[in-house]
Amino acid sequence: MTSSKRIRIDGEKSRERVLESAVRLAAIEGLERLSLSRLAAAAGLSKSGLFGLFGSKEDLQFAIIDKAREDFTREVVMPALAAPEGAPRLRALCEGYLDHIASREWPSGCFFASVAAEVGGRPGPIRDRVATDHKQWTSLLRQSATRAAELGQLRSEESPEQVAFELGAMLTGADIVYLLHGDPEVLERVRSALQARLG
Amino acid sequence: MTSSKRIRIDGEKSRERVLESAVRLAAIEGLERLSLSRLAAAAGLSKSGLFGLFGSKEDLQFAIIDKAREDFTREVVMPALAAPEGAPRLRALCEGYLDHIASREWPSGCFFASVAAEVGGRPGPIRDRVATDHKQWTSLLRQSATRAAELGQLRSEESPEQVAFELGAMLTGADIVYLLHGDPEVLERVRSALQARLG
DNA sequence: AGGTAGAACGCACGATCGTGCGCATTAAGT
DNA sequence: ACTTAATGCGCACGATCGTGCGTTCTACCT
Repeated sequence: MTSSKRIRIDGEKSRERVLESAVRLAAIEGLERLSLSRLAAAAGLSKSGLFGLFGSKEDLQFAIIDKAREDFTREVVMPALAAPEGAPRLRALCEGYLDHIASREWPSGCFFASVAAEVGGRPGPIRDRVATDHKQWTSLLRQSATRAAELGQLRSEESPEQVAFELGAMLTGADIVYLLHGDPEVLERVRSALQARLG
Repeated sequence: MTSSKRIRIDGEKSRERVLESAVRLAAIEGLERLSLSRLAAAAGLSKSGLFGLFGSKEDLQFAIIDKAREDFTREVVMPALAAPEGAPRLRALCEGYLDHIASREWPSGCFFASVAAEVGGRPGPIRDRVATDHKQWTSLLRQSATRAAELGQLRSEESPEQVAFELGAMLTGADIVYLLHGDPEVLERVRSALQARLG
């Protein structure tokens, strides 16, 4: 029932190549400001070819979000899941996010922070998708914090939910501030906050 | 030397009326996505009339930022400056920001958080202006936290700079999360964070 | 009171936007 | 091998973008 569309490997290759440029471009320009012409030029194919590859701009935007989620999972979440659960994992998640922000491979910060600010005020399917993905990220932080509390690894007197919220909000805020000023002090500030809570 | 342009009060009235719609619209659509036609329609004048009133779109954007700064100063900063310096003022700044976020008058969150995320990745005069305004806000938080520390009002063991950073980043992060999910729990979480630091 | 210039308009321009159509090519299913 | 449909292209469409021009009106200055 999953839409009986025949898929060709060359098309899949092209889609992948487009999405690699698209996630980076969308983090800078925004999901809606990103135009098919510019993206097509960046990916090295024609505008109509790109359009036909995704069907509509909204479908392209969904694909971009999915790809960004893949990247984020690979670069931040998966490495952290290799760490022991509890405090080490929570720390690894935050450190991974900070590295992700500061990485020269991603010169425009966290895709989801940018896009969340962009579409947060405009209800619709795109915002819902972004909200769902963001919820899973905060849920991951909360689970790790809760486990850390169970293991007695939380230095803070606050509840694990509170710790998870503070760290998550701080990471998002730090991403935007770092994007705006490029001051690496904000990364160190978040690390200090981590240290104070996890030792 | 301040550009000897004769100013007429009816024009000033119109500019004010335009900017009132513009700040709200720009917080939703973004500074660049906001189009002259839509803004003109919202403010009740013609597109060319609006254009001539500001000279160019970039000048309009600067005017919007200035107006947003005025609003923020009036609604958040000024009331907090009425509070005694130190911890009460720092608390008032944060509470004022939270009220500002949740206010139904501003259904799309903090203007500067949205715009910072929008233009943070794109160097230029607009980003510089936003960065300058944001620096003053964080500076205000830091000064209040430092004064609170001098008065022995800081419950936290962290440095006042660290407290100011954490609160500022948390406020920005909370704005985006609240915008994305509309969950008032995030406001309470920030208030808990405040309580833990200021008692 | 008269002259100057800003305010506000309608209109039109070039550019760019997302989208649709038709056609050639070619990878994949029978 | 033959058929089918996805790929990828060029082109053109209607819409919308920011901007400029010309004009009328009127608030302001001397």
